[in-house]
Amino acid sequence: MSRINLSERVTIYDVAAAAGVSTATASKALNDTGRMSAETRDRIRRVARELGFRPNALARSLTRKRSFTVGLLTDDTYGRFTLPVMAGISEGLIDHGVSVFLCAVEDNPALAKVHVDAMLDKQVDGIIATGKRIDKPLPVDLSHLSVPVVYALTAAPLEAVTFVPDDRQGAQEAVDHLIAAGRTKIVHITGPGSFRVVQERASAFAETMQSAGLPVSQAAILQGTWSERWGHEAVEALWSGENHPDGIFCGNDQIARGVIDALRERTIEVPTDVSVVGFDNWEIVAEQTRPPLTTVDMNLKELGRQAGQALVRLVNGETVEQGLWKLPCMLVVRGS
Amino acid sequence: MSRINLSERVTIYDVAAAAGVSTATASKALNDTGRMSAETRDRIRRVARELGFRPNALARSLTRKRSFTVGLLTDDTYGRFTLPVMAGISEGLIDHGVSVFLCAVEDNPALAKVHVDAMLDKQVDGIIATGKRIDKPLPVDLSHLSVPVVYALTAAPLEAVTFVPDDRQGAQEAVDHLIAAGRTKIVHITGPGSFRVVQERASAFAETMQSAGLPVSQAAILQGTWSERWGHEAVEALWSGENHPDGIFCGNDQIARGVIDALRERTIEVPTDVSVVGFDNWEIVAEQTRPPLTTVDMNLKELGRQAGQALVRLVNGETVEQGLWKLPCMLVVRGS
DNA sequence: TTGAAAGCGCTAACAG
DNA sequence: CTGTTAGCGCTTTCAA
Repeated sequence: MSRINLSERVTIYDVAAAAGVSTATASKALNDTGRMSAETRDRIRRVARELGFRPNALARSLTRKRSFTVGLLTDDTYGRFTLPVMAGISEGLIDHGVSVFLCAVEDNPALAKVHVDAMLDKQVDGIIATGKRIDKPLPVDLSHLSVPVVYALTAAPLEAVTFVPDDRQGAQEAVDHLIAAGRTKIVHITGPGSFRVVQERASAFAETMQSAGLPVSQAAILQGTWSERWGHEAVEALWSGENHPDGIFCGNDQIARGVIDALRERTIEVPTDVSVVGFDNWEIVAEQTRPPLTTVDMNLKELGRQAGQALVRLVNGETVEQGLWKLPCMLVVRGS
Repeated sequence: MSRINLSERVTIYDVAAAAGVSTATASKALNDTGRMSAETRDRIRRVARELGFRPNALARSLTRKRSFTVGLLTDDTYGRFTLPVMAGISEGLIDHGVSVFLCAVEDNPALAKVHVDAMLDKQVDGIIATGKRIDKPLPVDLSHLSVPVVYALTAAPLEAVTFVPDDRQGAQEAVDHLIAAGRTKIVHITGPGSFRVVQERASAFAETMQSAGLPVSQAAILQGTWSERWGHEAVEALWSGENHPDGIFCGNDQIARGVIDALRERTIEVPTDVSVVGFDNWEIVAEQTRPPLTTVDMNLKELGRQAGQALVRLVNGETVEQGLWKLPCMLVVRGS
């Protein structure tokens, strides 16, 4: 059967006709399925290449019932955490030929629902939920969808597959670094206690100190806000008393920035008198402190990549162990 | 004709059968096309709703030759500019029912090509290119594609449709603000001259000064790097000579941060002795300076939204005026 | 006002 | 080894 193709786009019919075979054969040749003589296969492929044939993914998805497309939901439009995660997801998935629908939902449940419905209508093979806090869920329930869901850097149901940075391990590396530098009077200046990461990092701090046989007094953990200002205030408080610390582990880089500035204002030398370690490796902050900040990197891009790959496995029907996957952080040593 | 649907998904056949009409009628009823009795239309719609019918967008796209999907290409995986632009695009397009494919391409031409091909295979209706610098193109040529392309915050061919912030206007607002505050000895501390935004902001600075009848000496424009350090250095240089400025317009917020810190270290009061204005409204910087920074916001989200809407218009066959669309910036007045 | 039928471009049984 | 055929789920003439 012949059929006339008026559109500029070359279809598998064109290839089949030009190669003198049926579309079925052409399809098999191009997908490396079925069996046929190597000669035929090669010829069809050559013809396809010459014609510049590109299969219409829509048509293919329709029959295969697989769109090679996933949805990415995020509630974070300004934060610095999401972009690396998204980039990692995108990078990790393109290798599998899967594309990513980006959906920014803010904290708007209605908008989130619209996006999820749109994704489902477009037959995404799965969904990745990502956000800015590991203890706050997205404003939409994804737990009873017809497609698999993977969570990254956002709160998730217990039985879900979730990827987060290993805050404990990161904090431990930071403290170990301080200890290895000969520091013994170490304090932890961190953010609001309502954040789970604050609790995790703080308890890892305490445990690491204890297992190194170092004292950790009640006053060694100072909770405040995620701000430079709080770094300043904390230093002021610490140095207004006796017994100044010689090592400070900060809950994030902004606090560390405030701490370092405050120390300099007091002409306390970093790292000679006091060593400082941050958390996040937010380069814009960490590289601008004087001296540059030693800090913990959460490997967010890698986290995104793994989330993407886990989703692909789920979509392929492979099993992925449920629960919280804690991915290792990495200490980045600079001058502080 | 009847047909059995074993999949969980309800199709238009199910709706048609349940409503006792043909699929053609069902389709028309649901898409508000064709003519039929209001009663029939309502009944079909009600049945569809009861059954939870959601049309398969893939199948629809195949016949309509329109996927309601666009590709978003970016070379910026860490910067702060891209995320708001992307969020704006996503937000502006979901209203039209169009979804966005996110593609992070770094500076990798091969990767970029892979992504563009994948998007085309998936029959995107159009492509938006975005990046971190208005004077650097993405590592892939998009000028001869079969679908329309819109550029936002990245370098583009002359005849393209491109959206960028109006740097001149933004700079002018900043300088006008300084002048309105009674400042007369104003300098501009900015980034590397190789950036087009540096040139634009600098020339707008000079022009605004001149039209206000204020002197702008050769030494009034100081180019350096986009860093706090440079802000410090510039202040040092300025205050090592005579004739200190009473107003400083900085090329970005980081420089402004350095400037403000340096001024405080010299016990020069901001804004009493010197007013400072930044550029970018990067909240994490602008809200942390002491006092908080008055700065120029580029309205990036709105820029993204407009880019998305322009693309939709192009896809719909409407015309969009070619060339550079400069979108207004907005001065955010804080304490500096 | 409604429906039958022909596709959109591709894949996958099943025959030959 | 290759081709015929029947869909995937939806839209859209065209005829009734």
